[in-house]
Amino acid sequence: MPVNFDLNALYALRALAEYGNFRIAAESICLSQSALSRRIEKLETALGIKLFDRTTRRVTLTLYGQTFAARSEQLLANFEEVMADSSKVSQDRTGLVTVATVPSAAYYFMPDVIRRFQARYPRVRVKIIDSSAGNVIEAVTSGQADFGICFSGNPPPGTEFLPLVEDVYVVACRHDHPLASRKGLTWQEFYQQDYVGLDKTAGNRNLLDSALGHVVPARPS
DNA sequence: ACCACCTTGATTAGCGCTTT
DNA sequence: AAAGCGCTAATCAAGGTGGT
Repeated sequence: MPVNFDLNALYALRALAEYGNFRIAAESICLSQSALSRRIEKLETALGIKLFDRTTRRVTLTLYGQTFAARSEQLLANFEEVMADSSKVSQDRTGLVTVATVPSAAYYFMPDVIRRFQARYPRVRVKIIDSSAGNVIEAVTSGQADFGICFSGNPPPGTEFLPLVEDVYVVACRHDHPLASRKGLTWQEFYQQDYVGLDKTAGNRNLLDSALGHVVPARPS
């Protein structure tokens, strides 16, 4: 059976029953006296019963009003208990966060990130999936991971890339190598050298091929 | 007569829904 | 997205009633 009143009406009822005076009761729930009068009137109309006997001197609960006030008091108490529990749950977050990440990020960034996260949310567990860039994206799209950390690239449909950090590439060589004394290097110069690359499934390899693709054809695997 | 209190009419503001 | 519309609830101001 639908009822055309809300919790505000019950709070109004509670206040008026407690104070027995429209002006004081209205003040206690931050309403004008006339607004409270209308609110009580609306509640009585919705219920189809008279809750209060009014004179210009006194406001008292009717017999029906006493019964209804007692029941609505139970309802409000239950509601307030539920709200208090909800508030407690929201402050006491628990659960599991799964992060798929490439090995370099897992090694360099994640330990500190996890340490700070655990300090803030001690009841939340963090699961790390340490894998190649391709597998990171696969873990995210399949729902295995909540989010992933990998190299930027062409995001597959249904995923979104947000930049976290910018990193630089460096060339690692022996002291006696001709490039050892150089401060910088172009992709063209780099391509003239023999170098050890990574497997094709590695995200770094894709980035490298993409960069070199702008100056020269990609090397065969 | 005066005061305190509740009710009522007029007006305004906020919100949600529908239409353009 | 913006405009129009209806509903709801608020305030203000005035009126009615009863006690002192």
